[in-house]
Amino acid sequence: MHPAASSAQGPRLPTNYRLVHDLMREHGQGRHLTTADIFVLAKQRQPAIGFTTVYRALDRLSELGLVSEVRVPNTDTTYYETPGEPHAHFHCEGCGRIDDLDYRLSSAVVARLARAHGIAVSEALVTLSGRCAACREGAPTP
Amino acid sequence: MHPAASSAQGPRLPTNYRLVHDLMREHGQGRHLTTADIFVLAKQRQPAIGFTTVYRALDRLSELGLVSEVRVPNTDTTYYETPGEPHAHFHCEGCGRIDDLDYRLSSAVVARLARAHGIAVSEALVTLSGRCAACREGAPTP
DNA sequence: CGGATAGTGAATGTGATTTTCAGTTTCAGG
DNA sequence: CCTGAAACTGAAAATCACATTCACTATCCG
Repeated sequence: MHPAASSAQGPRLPTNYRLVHDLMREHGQGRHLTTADIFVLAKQRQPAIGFTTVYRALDRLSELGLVSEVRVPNTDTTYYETPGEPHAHFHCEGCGRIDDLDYRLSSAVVARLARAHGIAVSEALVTLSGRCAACREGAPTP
Repeated sequence: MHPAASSAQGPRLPTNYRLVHDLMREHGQGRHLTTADIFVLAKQRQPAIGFTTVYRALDRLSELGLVSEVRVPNTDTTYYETPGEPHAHFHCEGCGRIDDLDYRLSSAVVARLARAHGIAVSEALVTLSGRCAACREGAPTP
């Protein structure tokens, strides 16, 4: 077995990057984590690790497709999730949580738009905003 | 004629806010302007105006629905456009330009998702990324 | 072994907002 | 005309999350 095959089959990754990857696999399943969240988790296992390293690890893992970045309009935060089927996101304006929605733009629609506007599309992003079930009656936006 | 009816029918707006509104109506038709862009334009007509005032004007105008904010994933910039039919946006990764696309999520789809997840949806956002016609062959991303 | 390359953490820089502060203006009443 | 309250202003400072720099250290390959 190859030396760096602990968490996946990828090329050998620095130990710290591997740690971040493992954390994402453990905590990032249905959840969406911020860089700060992940840094806190990493610090618990590897107190010497610096924010910069976590930041760079996420950068690398994104390039390798081992984690996905999630940008939500109206927030200046980048979230990370484990990659999976393409899907839309929901952002609750009440509590700020991000949820996955089972929807994706049909490739036919994307193809039509690409053709009509002469563009090459590399990514299609769908985000709904509103209030989650809990926030609909519970706490109104302050 | 009423005192503050220069650009629209809205409630009387401070003169500076009205200026920003006028500028948006003049330059924000097909275009997407940043706060900085608008500040420059405003400064040309009203050299004494401060960035803060333009910022607050856009804030107010957004609340009133007289301009629309456009948040594009992977940029930390907020763009503004004149409100109109709901549409999707395209962000060119080469030159950074933002274009309008004639597409919107069908209300049936939104309703289905809202029902399925128990959420109240206030906004649905579609953004495609890729390269515009010019950037497809011209200048590759540096 | 020995230089080249990659990986680190702390500290610093960045860029776009967002807030604070100390006046100014505007305005509905007197 | 006066006035005090509420709304506006602009400059400057505070945020905030993301990026980059710097000075090392750990690894790797030949």
